[in-house]
Amino acid sequence: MDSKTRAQLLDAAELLLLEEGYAAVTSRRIAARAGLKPQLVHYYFRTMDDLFLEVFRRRAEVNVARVEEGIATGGPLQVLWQLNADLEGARFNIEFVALANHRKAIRNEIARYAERFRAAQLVAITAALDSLGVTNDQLPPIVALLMMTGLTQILALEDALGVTAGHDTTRAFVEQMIGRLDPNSVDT
Amino acid sequence: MDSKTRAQLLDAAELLLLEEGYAAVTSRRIAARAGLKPQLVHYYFRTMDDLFLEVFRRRAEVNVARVEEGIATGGPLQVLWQLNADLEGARFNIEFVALANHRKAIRNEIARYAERFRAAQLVAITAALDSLGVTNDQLPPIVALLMMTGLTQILALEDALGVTAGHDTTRAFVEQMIGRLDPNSVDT
DNA sequence: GTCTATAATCAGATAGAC
DNA sequence: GTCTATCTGATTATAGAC
Repeated sequence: MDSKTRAQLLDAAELLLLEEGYAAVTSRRIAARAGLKPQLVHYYFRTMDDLFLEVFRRRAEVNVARVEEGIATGGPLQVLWQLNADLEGARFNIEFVALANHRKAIRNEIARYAERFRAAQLVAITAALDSLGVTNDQLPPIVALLMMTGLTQILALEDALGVTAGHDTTRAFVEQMIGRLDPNSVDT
Repeated sequence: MDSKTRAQLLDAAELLLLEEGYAAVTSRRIAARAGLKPQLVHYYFRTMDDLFLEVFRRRAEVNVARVEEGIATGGPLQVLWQLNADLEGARFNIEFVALANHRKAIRNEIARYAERFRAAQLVAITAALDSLGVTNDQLPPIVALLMMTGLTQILALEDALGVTAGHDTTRAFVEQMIGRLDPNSVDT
């Protein structure tokens, strides 16, 4: 069965990761947060890497599904923007990329996911730009996608630092632009 | 005097940071890399935070100076792009932001630097867009700057993961665009 | 199947030797 | 001023109790 204890540990790990960064995610602190004994971490997850991977996969699945559903739901550009503009999600990504930088097993998993996520988003943005009459010469879909993703990453990164000058202006600008381009989009 | 040993430790720390991420930067590993004893780290730097800050400052000073010099030197857009497009520099930033996420003293220092760096870049890009006749309504300078920075960060981030699909296309696109806009720029 | 006691390792930091 | 021996505590992981 899917143990309740196991889920508690995963939840605690995810919270710690977002609040204090991956280096704070130790078996002791996870357990303390969940009100459990540290050794339980190693009962439910063989190594800390296994735990990190499970935390990552839970989110990754949700994100890929959201993009794939989102394509049909609303204005595709807006859906992609809002998905990327999720600050929590972006911080989550940053932590895992930093973590991946020195853990091989995790790097491979994240790279595979990043490619899957990228492909799903690319389909959506390619269709959107195409239907708007934007040619590949004017703005290749991959460039638009990387710009959007990059923009949201930097906003999240700076936000975490407490540096937010120009952020509102930037969000407003992008949302206004998307509003003009996406026919069936609505203000939030 | 500026001890040679001290400089060796800083160099080793910076290398470790870039190659294996900030979590690999421990007193033991720094010393091993420099061929010195771990305790020397604590002789030359009171705490590990002090060491991290010193590593950070060395680079930060260079970067700010480069922007300020760069404004006058060549096409401002191109100068800013090349500075941001430096993969090593971007990875350096990512590591420090992740580190800052759970070390207060470091966060403050990085935030102050980020603001200083941002201001210097903003002066340059504002002048550039202005001289090109781009109005604030068409593209606010801060948006252009965040887009450029975000783009380079995501390129560096993905590159570290081994995910590079679309990167060449994107770099070529941006450089071509800058080439058209910046009158006195040259191909690399 | 669930959890605990304990080992083995490694971290940052300090007090003190040269 | 330069470096080392050593302390204290934290971390991952395993072997074994219930």
